[in-house]
Parts: sequence; structure tokens; C-alpha cells
Amino acid sequence: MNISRASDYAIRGLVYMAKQPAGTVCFVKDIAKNTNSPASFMSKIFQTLAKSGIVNSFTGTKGGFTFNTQPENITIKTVIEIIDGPILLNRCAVNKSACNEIGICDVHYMWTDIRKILINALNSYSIADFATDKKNKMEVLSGVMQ
Amino acid sequence: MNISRASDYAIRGLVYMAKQPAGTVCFVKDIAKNTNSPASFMSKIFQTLAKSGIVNSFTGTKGGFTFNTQPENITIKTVIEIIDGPILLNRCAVNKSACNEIGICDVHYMWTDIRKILINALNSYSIADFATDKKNKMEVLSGVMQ
DNA sequence: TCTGAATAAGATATGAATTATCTTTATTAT
DNA sequence: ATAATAAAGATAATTCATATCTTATTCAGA
Repeated sequence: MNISRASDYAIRGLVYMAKQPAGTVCFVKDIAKNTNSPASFMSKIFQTLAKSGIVNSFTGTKGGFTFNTQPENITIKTVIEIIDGPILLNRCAVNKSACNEIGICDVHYMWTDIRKILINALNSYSIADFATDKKNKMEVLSGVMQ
Repeated sequence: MNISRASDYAIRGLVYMAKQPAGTVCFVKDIAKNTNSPASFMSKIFQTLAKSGIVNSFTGTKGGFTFNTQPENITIKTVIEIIDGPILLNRCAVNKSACNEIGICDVHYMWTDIRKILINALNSYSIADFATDKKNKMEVLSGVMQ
């Protein structure tokens, strides 16, 4: 019941980018250093992000990555799905035919319900939220959490 | 972003047990057959459930498993945590010290928030819900879902 | 009381996915 | 040309999920 390390890095990397002045070309080296992640792994992750179209990549000297989609429009759900694939929770949450019982299994509707709730939550945050002071507002709202 | 196969099997196995007359001693063999899961794997899963105390185990001929906690009081969250361990979503959702940045990382409060929503949803379903006709009520409420 | 069958418990092995690294190639600015 | 950068592909390491095998326990029946 966890997101992958790769998705976690991707989110942190995109947040780092969003904190830079708009249009800045970011190097993987810097993204990795500022998110405490292995540069070679981050490089792979950004290749995937570039293929998906949410960032642009530029090769060569002074190459790097820029946003292709505004960070306001990149939700956490989007990032996770690009890196990890569709959010399913269990095998039959989306596709009835994957239920391993005849017809629809007992727990099918529970999983479709919980999946909807989770996706809704993941869609309610964008990368831009963490590059502004919204984080601090949340801190106040959350109160003391361990 | 999935529950493990083991948790999925555990839930299905407990639902099967809940459908039997109260107090029935269930064999792993039957639980496995009726949930389309490998008996040897299910055996190990039920060992873990027994250690946690939610089921009793009896060895020897006519041994097997019974509920130790009423199925009404076993939530889906409980089962997942017994099998997979705590629901964390990402490394720092619960423990600030696991944040890989100095102090609290940017996304910390998002994950504590989403985690709370998810746990709430998982706690709103019990094993007993799927052994009665509540499932059908949900089907009506859900309408046509693919 | 002995023996064997049925069962769970425990230990171990397998396999797949994730995570990470390394090397080579392509591209670009200077 | 040269250096800096990402892309791409290959491979290695690690972890985790899954599955199987062996042992211990209990009960029934001779």
C-alpha cells in the first residue's frame, strides 16, 4: 500500500523544478542533488516524464528539463500514473473480468469505491501547491501531527 | 499503489469464513479452493492472521481456523495492516524523521492528509459486510460501473 | 497404546519487480 | 574540437511477493 520510490522521487523532482524561476532549464544533476536521490535513477524517471509530455527535454550542453504543462495542472495522480501506471488498488477494482470468482466478486464494489476516494484525493493536489506557501497553510490546518 | 496479493487473499479468505455458520472450523484447503488461491500461500497468510489474534487456529485432524474477533469488528484496514504492515503511502507520511530533506519535506502534509482519507475509507468496511446482502445494496448505490 | 491421516506451523526456495548503476551514443554550446 | 549534457540500452543488486517443502501436532481408529 505504498507509492513507489520512483513516484516519490518524481514528485519531489517536479516540486524542485516548480520552485525555480519559470522557464529555467533544470539539470538532472541538480534535481537529484536537491532531492537526495540517485542522479542515474532520477535521469530514468525524467526520461519517462518527458515521454509522457509533461516536461520537455533538451540534450547537449546546457540541455535539461523544463515544464511542458504548467505545474498548476500537474496533479499528484498524474505523476503517479505516469511512473507507476494506473492506480488499481487490487486486481479487479477496474476490470470486472479480472475478478477471480465467477461473475463479480464480493469485494468488487468496495474497491471501486475506495479507489474513487483515493484518486479524488490525489487529484486535489498539484505540483504547484508545494512550490508556494500553500504548504504552510496546510501545516496550520493540520495542527500538530506526528 | 496496490494492496499485496497476500492482503487480497486474506480479505477473500476471511469473507469466505464469515459466510459459514458461526463457529465453523474452516480448513485452509477449503478456504483456498473457494477463493481461487494457492493453499500453501493461504496457509501462511492464515498463520499471520492467527498470530495477530483475529482468528484461532487448531492443529491436528479436524483442526483449522475460527474467528476470534467477530467479523463485524474486523475492518479491511485491520486485515491489510496485519498482512502488509502499516499503511504509509510514502516513506515520510507517518514519521517526520524519515523525510529525506532537512526538517519537514514539502509533501509531508499532503501524504498525512491522503493517508487519513484512505485509512478512513478502509475502516468503513468490515469483513461481515461482504457476507451479508450489504454487497447488493452497494451494487444498487454504485449504479453501472465498469 | 500404536499407527496413520489430516492438519497447521515453520523453514526455505523461487521468481518477479523495483531500484540502481554503468556504458555508450547523440546532441549542443562554446 | 571539446566539454557538458541527456537518451538509450544493458546489466546488476536488492527487495519483496509468491510458492513450496519439511516438520510438528492432533485426532481417530485399530
